[in-house]
Amino acid sequence: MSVSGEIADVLTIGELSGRSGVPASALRFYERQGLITSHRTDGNQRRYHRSTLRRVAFIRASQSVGMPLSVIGEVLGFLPEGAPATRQFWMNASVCWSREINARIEKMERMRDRFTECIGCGCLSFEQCALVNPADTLAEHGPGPHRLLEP
Amino acid sequence: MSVSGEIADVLTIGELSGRSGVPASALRFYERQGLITSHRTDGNQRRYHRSTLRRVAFIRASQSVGMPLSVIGEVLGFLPEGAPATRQFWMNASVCWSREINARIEKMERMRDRFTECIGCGCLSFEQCALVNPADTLAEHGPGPHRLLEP
DNA sequence: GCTTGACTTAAACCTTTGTTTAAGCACGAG
DNA sequence: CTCGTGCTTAAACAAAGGTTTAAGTCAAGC
Repeated sequence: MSVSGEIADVLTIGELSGRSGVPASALRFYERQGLITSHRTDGNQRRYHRSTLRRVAFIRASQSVGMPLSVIGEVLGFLPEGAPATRQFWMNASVCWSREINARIEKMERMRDRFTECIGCGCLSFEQCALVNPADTLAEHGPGPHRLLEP
Repeated sequence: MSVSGEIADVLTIGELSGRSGVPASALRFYERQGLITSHRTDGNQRRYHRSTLRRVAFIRASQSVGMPLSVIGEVLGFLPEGAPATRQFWMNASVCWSREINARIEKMERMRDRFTECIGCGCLSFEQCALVNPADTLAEHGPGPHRLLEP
């Protein structure tokens, strides 16, 4: 293990965990899922490149805005294996995530309004309303609003 | 089974499923979770009161705006067992859900902005940013913004 | 009264995102 | 070289929200 305080450019899983704040068990899990990579020492221990720290931060930040790991993995798949990401890559990712988030916010706003409307209108008719578009849930990650946007 | 087209005020699970669009397996699951109730025939089959249709619609509508079943169950717990809900009940529920949804929308907006900012500022510093408030995820259902709202 | 379709149950299984556990090597300080 | 801490694996467990399956029962039309 490196001397305390030293900045290594190769990290053990413990160091990566300590610096990222992500449990080692989660890091191994991410690796099994192909979200991060490592090489091994002669003794079969993982060693991470320093750039993995940024990847892990990206993963956690993305999760915090609700992205599933599968989607995060797809985006990270555009990164070359060993190379550090370009600024352009992060910009693209940011724009991509913003669009996703905005879509989900709009969907929630529509839901909230429809919900309020159906209950407030006096007919209490949300049996119908709620079932107009049963597939339109937050779990769905389609490209757009489908039927819900139509008048 | 009742004659096709007839409107029964007691429903079999198949009828409830057909009219609500919710699979019978899910209805049994909701019943195990205490979200809906039924009485039984001599032959041990479920019979649902017609008002259950509205409860089920409420459950699905609430799920579609991201409410977990546990929270839906708490709200439905305020309904008396056999009685149909009052208009006031649905109004209260609607207001309650709106507040929840608004809180989640605000959280997502903050996340989106922070994400964009951290990547756009040139320092690519979101290792730090993402970890300022690790507990602040979408999964969290706490009352407020905690550290994130502070300047 | 028989057949068929709807219903019953418990238990296993599924996805996602990990954590925990057990048993066993690796590595570095002294 | 030994000691203790850190690392390795597979496999089991967790929670949410159900679905599927197997084996059996009920209800209703002819």
